[in-house]
Amino acid sequence: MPSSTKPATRTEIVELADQLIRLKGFNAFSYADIAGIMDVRNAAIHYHFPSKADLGISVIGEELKRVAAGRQDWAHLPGDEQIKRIMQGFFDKSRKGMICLTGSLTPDYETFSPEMQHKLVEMCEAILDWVAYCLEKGREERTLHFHGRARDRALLVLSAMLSSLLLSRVLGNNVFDRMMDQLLKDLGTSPAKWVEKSPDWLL
Amino acid sequence: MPSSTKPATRTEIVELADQLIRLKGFNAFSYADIAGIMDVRNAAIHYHFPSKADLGISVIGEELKRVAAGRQDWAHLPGDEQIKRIMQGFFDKSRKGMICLTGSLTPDYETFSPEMQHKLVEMCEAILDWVAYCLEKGREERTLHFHGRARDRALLVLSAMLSSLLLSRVLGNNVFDRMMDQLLKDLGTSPAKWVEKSPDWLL
DNA sequence: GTCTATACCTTGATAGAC
DNA sequence: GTCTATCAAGGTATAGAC
Repeated sequence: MPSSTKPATRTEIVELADQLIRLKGFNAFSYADIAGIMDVRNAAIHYHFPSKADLGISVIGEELKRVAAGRQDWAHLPGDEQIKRIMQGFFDKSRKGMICLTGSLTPDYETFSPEMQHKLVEMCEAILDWVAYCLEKGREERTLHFHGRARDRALLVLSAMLSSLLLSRVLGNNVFDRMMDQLLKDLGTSPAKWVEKSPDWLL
Repeated sequence: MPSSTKPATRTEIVELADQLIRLKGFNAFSYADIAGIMDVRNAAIHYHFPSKADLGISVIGEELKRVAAGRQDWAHLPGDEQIKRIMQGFFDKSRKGMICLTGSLTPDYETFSPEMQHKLVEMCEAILDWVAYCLEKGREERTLHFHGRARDRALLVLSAMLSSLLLSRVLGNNVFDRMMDQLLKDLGTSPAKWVEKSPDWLL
């Protein structure tokens, strides 16, 4: 199956929804936005995703898959390196004026259906689990240094990554670099160099 | 003018809009929500705020006033104490299931009118200015300890406060306490004790 | 699987009487 | 300053033909 194959409609819808959520937020995009880009009718989208919540849940589901894949593929890497690669993914998003799903969806939490709320909880916990795992791994490898439980530290790291995207869009791109520099220094590791064109990384 | 005086309609509208933004987000609340609570008609709200952007700008304007007032009223306090009082305001919000305006509005930035975008930038910068000022003051007073520029550190502090509200709602209230404990420890100061019923503090 | 067509609701907003 | 009445636009969603 060549990688140039046009993705199945269903897949394309989810990808577009993901982008729109990261640009405008879940409550601000519509089926018409997606239909317009794909040049199909409104109803075609509803065939694949009867309700908007179904679509939202699928978008989150894909993110969960990416997290699982990232954990597997990078399992051999040191903890600090994994953290930096996760950050690189955030860098990519920041240059596209996009924010992460956590930063986009958690503010709207109260407006979601119970099923979607539950899926969002799942996603946040999966990401935190991974970050905590990387931090603990790095601490054992003596390349990362911090006090307290890795799980609590993961909250601060995720928080900084998430906010760096929110604030970059409003205050300018250098916010991302300044925040990540500070964050890595806090963790006692060397600053990272962000690459402009990276193969569209995680999260 | 007794404090029991019913606030002017205009003021009440802005207060309700503020609450709704913190609960559901700017794009998810409607004039009808406010009209319903106040038991007036839709058009009455439009009389005071012709467009929704006008209302949003007023809500942000009030936040700017609160920041200015906070800086003035607490100017005599040590930097670390000011930081803790700002955090107490966030604690209050967290117990009401609310998030801060920065956390609610920045994700929807791209959907706002240019005027509202500009006002939001103004707000973020005012808050960052204040936090940076407190941090620098605390460093000079030798009660706060951190490396790097106060302005960059302020980004991390605001980021943690903002995210603690986003994540508390999704993952449970103890997230707030765990994050603030870590954050204060990072700044080399003693943990704070949050008071359940505080006189509805800032931000 | 996609289309046409449409139902139904909510939204932000306006005009004009009181 | 608030009301009634109304509007156009856009939202989610469904039915049924192809």
